[in-house]
Amino acid sequence: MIRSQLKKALDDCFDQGVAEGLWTAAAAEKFTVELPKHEGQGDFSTNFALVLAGIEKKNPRELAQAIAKKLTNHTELIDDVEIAGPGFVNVFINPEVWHRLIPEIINKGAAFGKSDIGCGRKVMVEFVSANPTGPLSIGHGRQAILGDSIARLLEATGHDVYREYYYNDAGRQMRVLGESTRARYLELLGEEFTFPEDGYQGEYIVDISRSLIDEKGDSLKDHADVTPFKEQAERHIFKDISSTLERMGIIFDNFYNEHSLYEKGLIDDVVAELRAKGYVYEQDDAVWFKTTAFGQEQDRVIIKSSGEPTYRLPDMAYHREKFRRNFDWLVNILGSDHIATVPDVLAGVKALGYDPDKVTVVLHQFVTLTRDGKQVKMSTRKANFVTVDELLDEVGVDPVRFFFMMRKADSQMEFDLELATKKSQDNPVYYVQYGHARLCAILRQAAEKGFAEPKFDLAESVLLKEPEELRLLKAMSTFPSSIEGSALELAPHKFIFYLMELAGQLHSYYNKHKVITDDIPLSRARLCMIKALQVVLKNGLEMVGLTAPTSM
RNA sequence: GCGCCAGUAGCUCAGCUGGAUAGAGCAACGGACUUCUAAUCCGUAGGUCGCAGGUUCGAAUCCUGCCUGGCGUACCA
Repeated sequence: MIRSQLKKALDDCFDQGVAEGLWTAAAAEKFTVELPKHEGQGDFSTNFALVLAGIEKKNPRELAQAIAKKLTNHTELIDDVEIAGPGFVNVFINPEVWHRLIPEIINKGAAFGKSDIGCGRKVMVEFVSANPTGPLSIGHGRQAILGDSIARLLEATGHDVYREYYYNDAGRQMRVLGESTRARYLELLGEEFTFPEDGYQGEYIVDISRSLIDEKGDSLKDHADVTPFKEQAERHIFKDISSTLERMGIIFDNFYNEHSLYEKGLIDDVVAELRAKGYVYEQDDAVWFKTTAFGQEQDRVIIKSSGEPTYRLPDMAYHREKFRRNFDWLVNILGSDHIATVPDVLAGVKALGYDPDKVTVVLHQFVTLTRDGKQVKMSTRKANFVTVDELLDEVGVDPVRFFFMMRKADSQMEFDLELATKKSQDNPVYYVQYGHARLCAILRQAAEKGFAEPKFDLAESVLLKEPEELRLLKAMSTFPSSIEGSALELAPHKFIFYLMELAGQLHSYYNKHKVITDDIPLSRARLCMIKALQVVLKNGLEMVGLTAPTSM
């Protein structure tokens, strides 16, 4: 927010320069205000002169002189301006500007950091969407946390967020699941059985079969239809998945069953509509969708010669329903193995008359699991995977959330089981949480020593002049824009890095300066800042679904 | 073959809509608890930013080519 004040001041100076004929308006909106990387380069820096020099063919240092002179007039905001390097203009902010942040943060409390830039836009975040064939694996865990934290960041920035889980309980996979369950059922009863060749081998199937025996005895042993086995498995697995999600603090607004699209005739509708628009044709007994009309290399089958639709068709119908349900923005979180579906669905959306630009796909790469330094191959079928539940048991909810959030979605990540389990103390989540706990300890201590509730006093706050203090205040000032940036880019890891940076500055400060001392006015001023910082850390942690412990 | 993602310190990763001297954590080494919580801090060491060209005042970042890994490239989902 201070940055945008500065940008405004800079724009004013730019306009003045245009009016005075120092330069033309050609460079408007091309220059930026940045945070310098190194100490001593000001609180902010602008490339104004460098950008202008390129366009106006003038000497950058001279342009920098001119703009610097104008900027120094803004004394309420700016303390000092200097020119450096090839023509950077470094701006030193009036410390009072930082000090005034403190009451603002304290007064806003839990609302500090929230914004309404989303303008109440209705956004659906679709994620997890795992079919109920087994417990959630680590890969699903990544997606669950990624989707949920994106949803939370969007909520914090004024979006009207709806979390949806899309699943398919029909199809081949589920049939195999039912057959696997039946095989185990017969095995448990001591009957003859044949396990499906590509069946699900996890131990959970045995548990499900056992529950079926508890409920129905051996009455199903001659049952030809696989349905009761499939339904029992689905019920159990969904119960499992739901409780895993709940443990992680993830609550969906809706579970959308693919099958309902068939029941409502929406699949046929889509085919009819595409056919009417001339995007569909028959060949080799199959029905094809002309994806080449939307820039793709080849057309795609939407109904197989067997009469069964391919995954593309219900996906298109589902997305049409999303649009019909009046969402303004559709965010889909997908694993990279689903990348091929994206262009097809977007082509379908376009063909059906909706705007594909309203769909944003966040692809995340795989999680590779290592144990004893060796990679573990994961497969639901083979059941040699680690489930999210197991992970939660070992390391706890906060570290699991944090760990998945701190990696950007589109790079493969390595999940070192040894590190996550044995050395959970080293998990950076504690670094941030410990910071919050420390702040709470200071505030408790202050109360015990008779300090009143921190109350801001501008006259006292000028005592906050240590570089570490100004740096902390500066970091706090970027909290709202960090959330906004992270939310709009759908990149939770950026916000996590902000939190770690902020916590790091706090820990340094803590070790160097004592808050509560015999100097009462200074202590009061510092306590105000500590209170503000505690608000920021608490808001930050809770905004992405982490707890903010008051002691550790 | 084609498409997408990635290749940055010993390891795990940030930085990538061009900016000044490329960062953090872990591991290594050396320090700091009579002190508001040492789950912390301070310091040292560690780099041809995969390779080669190009674009320009300026490239880890943009463009081209190549190399390596992952995922796709189904009438599987």
